[in-house]
Amino acid sequence: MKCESQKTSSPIAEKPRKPKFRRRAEARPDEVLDAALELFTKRGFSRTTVDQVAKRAGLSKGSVYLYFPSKKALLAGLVRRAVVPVANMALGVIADYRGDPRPVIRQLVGMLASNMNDPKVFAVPKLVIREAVGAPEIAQMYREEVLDRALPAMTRLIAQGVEGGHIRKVDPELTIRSILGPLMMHLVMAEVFSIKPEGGLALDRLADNHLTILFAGLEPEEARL
Amino acid sequence: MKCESQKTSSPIAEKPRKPKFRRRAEARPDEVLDAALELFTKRGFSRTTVDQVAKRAGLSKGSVYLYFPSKKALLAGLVRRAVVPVANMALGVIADYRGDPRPVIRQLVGMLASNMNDPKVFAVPKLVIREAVGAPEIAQMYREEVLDRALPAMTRLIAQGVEGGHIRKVDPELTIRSILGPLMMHLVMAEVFSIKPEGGLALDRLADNHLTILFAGLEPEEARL
DNA sequence: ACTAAATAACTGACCGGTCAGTTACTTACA
DNA sequence: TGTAAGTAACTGACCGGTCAGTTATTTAGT
Repeated sequence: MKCESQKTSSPIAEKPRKPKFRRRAEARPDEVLDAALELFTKRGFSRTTVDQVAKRAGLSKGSVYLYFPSKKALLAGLVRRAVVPVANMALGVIADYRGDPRPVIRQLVGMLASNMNDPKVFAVPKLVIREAVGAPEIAQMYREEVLDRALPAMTRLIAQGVEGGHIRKVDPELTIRSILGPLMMHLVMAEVFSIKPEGGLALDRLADNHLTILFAGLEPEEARL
Repeated sequence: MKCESQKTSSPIAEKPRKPKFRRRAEARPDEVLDAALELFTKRGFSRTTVDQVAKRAGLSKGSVYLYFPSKKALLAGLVRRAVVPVANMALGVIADYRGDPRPVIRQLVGMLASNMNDPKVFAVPKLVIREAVGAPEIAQMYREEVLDRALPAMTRLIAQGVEGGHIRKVDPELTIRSILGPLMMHLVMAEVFSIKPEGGLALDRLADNHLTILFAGLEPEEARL
């Protein structure tokens, strides 16, 4: 690995008083990643050539290898760049909340749903799922940096809700699938099969419908006891 | 397209009185597809060579082209072979059922969950999702032959349940995501990221947990009125 | 002997990665 | 201010390898 993207340039001089002579790079890795994201998303990883990425980023193939040691490193860089904010978002919302988890879940689902409208944001997870077989190390990175942080937090949130008697006695780990699965399926249907509800993506309606069922389903069953 | 696979060979003689043993064709297309399924599943479409498929099926690359006009035709043949039974299964269960949809949903989810244990069955949908970008015509075939038949039937099932007052007033089309999404997410997490609940895939526990929440969530809200 | 089945060798295009060379900028010095 | 020296940034032709698809030939069943 050589660089991967690091925005550490300030116009003001630093301490070593030998700024040498920076040329006009620095923004380049990010530009390359932008181009790669666009092409990988549109045509898939293996059907995109490094040359195409270079052209789109406005430089030559050789220069791409100045910044990234391999084609796969492009994918890795892409994931890494998108990964931190997403994971942090989820964790920030959940934090160490205590009480009825439903407001937090509503917020989380709402955030995800609204993000799904922005292709830039969700292109990376889609890419990861699609290319995980050919590049297992990418899947693992994604897992380590996103899932292994976000899922335990969600599990805790739900478990805590169950213990506090705020929601039905469900399996916290499995219930995560019930919370996020419908969103994922919606995404897959729309992206892979172009199956959308009548009026566009309708993500707000989806979130509404889903949360209505989910929250009613999570209602504790005290009436039965 | 030349053949695509057709299992019309029975050990008992047919009408043309030719029980002799054909050199060794007839079963070949299916053997090739079996090999292709295995390799495509394990290594992805583009990273699998036709030669590898041929070797695994016990013949030469040239022979593969005797049965299939192109590499993509292998994928198409795979989809077509798996598609009819799946779609029929779903439609058979739903039929033109009237009444509370929940028993039917339970049966459907149960069938899907139990099928997910068999890699042979779910390898094809997984493949389709993964390769849909590089081979849109495959995705479309899958859509036309499976989804466009199964989804409307499910929509009808739910709509009918709403009208009959058996379940809450939900959006039938969107509720499909709430029914099947958790299963899909479970599959993706397990297959792509190797994230499984403690004790294996736990598909029955997943189905249980999911249906508990779902059915409670679908309960009509007469108490509120 | 005839023919369908099967093959192995071949071809041509493609692509990831390399590297010798060029360009454009910075600095040093007059 | 001008210019020579120095170098990071960049280029694009090229190499080695791979692979989908073709074809000339061999093999085996009748």
